[in-house]
Formats: sequence, structure tokens, C-alpha cells
Amino acid sequence: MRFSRFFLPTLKETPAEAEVISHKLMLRAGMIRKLAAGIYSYLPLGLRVLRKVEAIVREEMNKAGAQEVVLPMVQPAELWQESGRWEFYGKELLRFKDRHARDCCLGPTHEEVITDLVRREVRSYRDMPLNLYQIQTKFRDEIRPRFGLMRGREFVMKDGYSFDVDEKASGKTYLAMYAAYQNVFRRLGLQFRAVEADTGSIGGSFSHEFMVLAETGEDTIVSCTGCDYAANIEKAEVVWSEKGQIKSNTPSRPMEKVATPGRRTVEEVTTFMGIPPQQLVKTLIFLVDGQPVAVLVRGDHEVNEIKLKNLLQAREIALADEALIRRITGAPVGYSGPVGLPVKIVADQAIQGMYDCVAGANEEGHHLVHVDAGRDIHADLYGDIRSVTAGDRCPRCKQPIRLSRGIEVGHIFRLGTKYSEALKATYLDGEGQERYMVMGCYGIGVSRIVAAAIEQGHDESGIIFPVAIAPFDVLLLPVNVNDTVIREAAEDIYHEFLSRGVHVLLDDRDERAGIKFKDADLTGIPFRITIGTKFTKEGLLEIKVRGTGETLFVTREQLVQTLLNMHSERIPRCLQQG
RNA sequence: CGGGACGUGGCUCAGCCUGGUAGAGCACAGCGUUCGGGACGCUGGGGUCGGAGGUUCAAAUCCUCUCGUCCCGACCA
Repeated sequence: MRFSRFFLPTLKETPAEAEVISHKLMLRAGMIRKLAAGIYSYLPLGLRVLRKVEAIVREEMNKAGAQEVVLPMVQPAELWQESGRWEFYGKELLRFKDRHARDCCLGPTHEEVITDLVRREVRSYRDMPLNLYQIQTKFRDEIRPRFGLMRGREFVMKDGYSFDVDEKASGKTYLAMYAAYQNVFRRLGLQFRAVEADTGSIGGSFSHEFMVLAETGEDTIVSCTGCDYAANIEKAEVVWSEKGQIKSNTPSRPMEKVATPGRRTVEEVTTFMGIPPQQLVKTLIFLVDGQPVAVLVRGDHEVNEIKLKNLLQAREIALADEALIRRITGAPVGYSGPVGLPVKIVADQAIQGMYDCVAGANEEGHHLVHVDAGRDIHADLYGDIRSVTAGDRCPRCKQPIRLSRGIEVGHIFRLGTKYSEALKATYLDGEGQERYMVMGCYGIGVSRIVAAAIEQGHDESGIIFPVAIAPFDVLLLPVNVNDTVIREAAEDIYHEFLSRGVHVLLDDRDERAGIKFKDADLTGIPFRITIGTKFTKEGLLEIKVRGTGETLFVTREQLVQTLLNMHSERIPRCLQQG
């Protein structure tokens, strides 16, 4: 490709709308442009990267025995009503009516459609295992799209679905997909980690997320320093033991109400009373499927809403608003306490055995002291409802854990028979028995990977693409196209690369060298070959590696061999074929 | 949806508080010089100041409504 003819509008300045690095750089490097909130056009450079990611995903899926299909993006409401998700999925599902006033939606995911397809075609255990996938634009009407491609409303996703005869076979498929995902992310050249995850609205019994490690990630990952346990914080289990609890063998003193005027937060109250936060019972009022519930955690802990939701098997939970809190507790926010509350009380396991602690008195400006959990707190339910903190231990091996940030780029689920039961997807087994198919589903955020790769690979000057997904392998940079020697050498090299199948971008623009160098750095092409005075005077070409900054000078004759020797996945393969 | 910020040539922003003939830099077009890290000079084109309504002799500026965008929270590949 010739730069002079390439639609690559780079920007010197960052548009005001971009906040995170990948978004800024994708706009500046002319990869994407925004049409509306969370909706972007891919320009040629961005599309080339997207296509390379897709190609790797496709190859690995095919290798793992999955077959590619393309399912409709517009879907009838009936299917979603059948699965129950027409109600459940919420406003993220973009709904509309066609000209006949039939309810439709844009596909945010395709469990319904694929299950419908398979239930019509597959009747026998002989037709399984069956594993189908597609790479397609999805639409989810996110409440708050953000960070450019990181959380768009429209995004490219690989979604795959497997159908097996039983749990055992499904587990095998799951493992095969797990391995395929490892291969995908390894080949993409990303630093990543597979973690145990919550299953969210997709449902099912078991799942792993694939996280690209990056500070800007929206997810927190808990990983063990001793073993290979890793989980999303939404899911990570808390190891609880009686040890380390504040306990005493002496009987409690009676509860007592003390004035704590104006002290509402944990910090304010504990500082005021001169106690550690572990000695406070934090009481939060939640609205669980419309019912108020008091949720207790220790002062130094945070409620994990996902765990709470799962424990209560609730559809929807949210913190209560000020008015409701006042109605239930009789006090403003900051003075809620478990003693005498007329609602269901759910407590974290760490609350058990808390002794001589402090809690809100359900009265403005007052707290209770000498509260003994066993005597004074009558929880309806104890469970693991808090998030792991940095001080916790690994639930597997009890070694210290570590918290880090990640971007979720893949998610695999074991669905069991959730959808096959809802949609009556059955087959006949060897004994002629009708059985439900056992499903799995497997997603990869293709467009998000592009953003994640940039989050992980960039410097002050611009993008540093992994070789595997770079839009071009090589950038040829003739410093001055008005110099005949330089221009002809560039054309010569350009044509050799083209004939060898190397993806090469020739910056044949009649621009100053500085502009070309800046664009070269910005667009992140792994290898830059500069043809300048060093060539006209000494016959030397400069190879610069974008990622490492390493530069070396070679003759025209040495060029191909040198690139061949340089460590990269793609370049050698192309060059060798030539 | 709750909280915050912001909409002024293609981009980055000033002007608004204190109403009085729309500005700068970059980008773009032409000419000249320059030519290995976002050059310089001269000339030129381009904005009904997001939109609607109001106040006023007069609105980018003040008021009301509205649309859009971004950030923080609930959602998720």
C-alpha cells in the first residue's frame, strides 16, 4: 500500500472526547472515527488490525473443531420470549418493531438463535459434538459506553456455541475451547490471564474470563502468589476462619447507645470512637427484587454485589435511596444498624462472632457500642458476600493473594441445559431416550482486543502493535521522494516485499522526514526501514524496531536476510515463502 | 437513570464572569524557501458560536427548555 493513496487521516492533537490511551491513539492514528456514542467507523488502518485479530481467532477456532456460521443480527422477539430473556435482559437489548409491528431486537448475543437452529436440525447423539461460531457485529445498548472501542454499543465479537450429549462431553469441549483461547491470546502477542468468573446474565454453571493485563482495565483480578488460582474479584472466594476474629470469652457488657453527632462514614465513626474499622458493623440497605434487605459487612470490608445477588438468587439488586433508608431505619444514611431492624438481614460470615463492636443505632447521631453479634444481631442468613481484599489468602492454598487490573477479552461458559431446556433442544441417545443437549458458549471481544492490545503496547510516541496483529509488517520510509536514488531504491524494495507477500506500507508522500517519522511511530508498525542519506552516501538502509527502539544498518543485499533473522512471527513466514 | 463537566471553522482551544463588528495555533489551497524527527514567509478559503425560545436598542456572552458528547456509579465481549 502506498501512503499517498491510503485513507489514513492521522491527528497531531488528541480529540477532546478521548480519555484512555487506546481511544486517543486509535483516533490519532486514523484507525477509527466516532459516529455516535459507542458507535464507531473503522478506517482502513483500524480494519486491517481487526481483520488480523479475526484471522487468528478463526484459525484457532477451526483448528479446535468449531465451524463458522453467520447468524442473523435482527431477531424476532418470540425466541427471546421463549428463553425468558425478553424480560430478563433489560434495556441493553435494543428492541424495535418491523413494518408489521412485530417485536424484534438486535442481537446482543446468540444463544437463542443458535439453539433454535440446532434443535431443528439435530435429532441424534450421532450429530454431536457440534461446535459453531461466528464473527459478527453485536449491538448492546450499554447504559454507558466508554473508552472508545473498549466498551462500545456496537462491537465485533466472536461467539461460539457447543452442543454435547452430556455434562462429561460438554466438559471436554469446554477444555478444548479453554486451550484454543490460550492459543489465541498467546498468538495475539498479549499478556493475559485466564480467571474464574461469575456467569452474569448469560447464565450457566461455570466460567472463565480471559483478561488482558492492563492498568486501565475495568476488572479487578485476584491471583495467588503461591499457586495458579486466579479469579475475577466478582467471583473470588473469601477464606473465612474464626481465627483473626475479634473475640472474647468474657460475657459481653450490655449494649449502650452513644452519641456520634455528624459521624456517618466508617472512617468518621471509627476515628471518633478510637476503634479499628474491623470493630464496626457496616449496615447497608439494599433493594433486592423490590424488597428491602439489610446487608452487614465488617467496617473494613466491601459488599460484593455479585456475590450478594447470587446468594439471594435475586434478579436485581441495588442500594436503597436515602428516602427508603430513612423509612426503614428511621434515621438518615450513616446511622443504620442491624439491631431491631424490621427487614431481612443478610450478613457476611465475618460478622459471626464479632464481639464488643459498634453499629448504627437507627437513630440520627447515635451508634450502639458493646454489640455482640451472637447475642444482638439476628441475621436471617450468613454467607460470603464481601469482596476479597489485598490482605486475604488464596482459597486453594492459603498463600497471600495479589490484586491486579485486567480487560476482559474473552469469556467461556458451561451453560448446561439452561437454553436447551427453555427452547426444548433435545436429541435421542443410544437407547432411544430423549435428552436435553448440554451447551457451552464462548465469546471473544474482537474489537476490544484491538483496544486492549494498544493499552498494553504503546509509548509517548504512539502505538506499538504486536507483530501478529499489526496493520502492516513493514513501513518503508524514503526520507525524500524527490531524490531519484532514494525513490528508486524504495520502489525496488517495495515491490520485492509485495511479491513476497509482506504487508508493506510505502510512505511515498512528498512530506518532510519529521512528519513521516511521527506518523510511523504513531501507527505502530513493527519494522521501519528508512532510506535516506545513509543510503545515498554509504549504501546503508536503517531498520528500526518499533517495540524495542533497536536500530541497525544493512545493505540492500542484507535487508531481507536480516529481517528474516529478526525475531518475529509473521515476517519470517512471509519472507521464507518468497 | 443518579452525580459532575463540556458543546465556538476539520482538530486543539481563547473570548462568556462584566452583552456592543467572532479570534489564535494547527490543518486546508496557492506561491517561494526548506528537506533525517510534526519547518518558515507571503497570500487565501472556511464558523448563522449545538438547537429552540426568552430578556435587551443589541446575545457566543444573561435566563429557560432541549439535543449531543465526555467522566464517576449500576451493565458486560
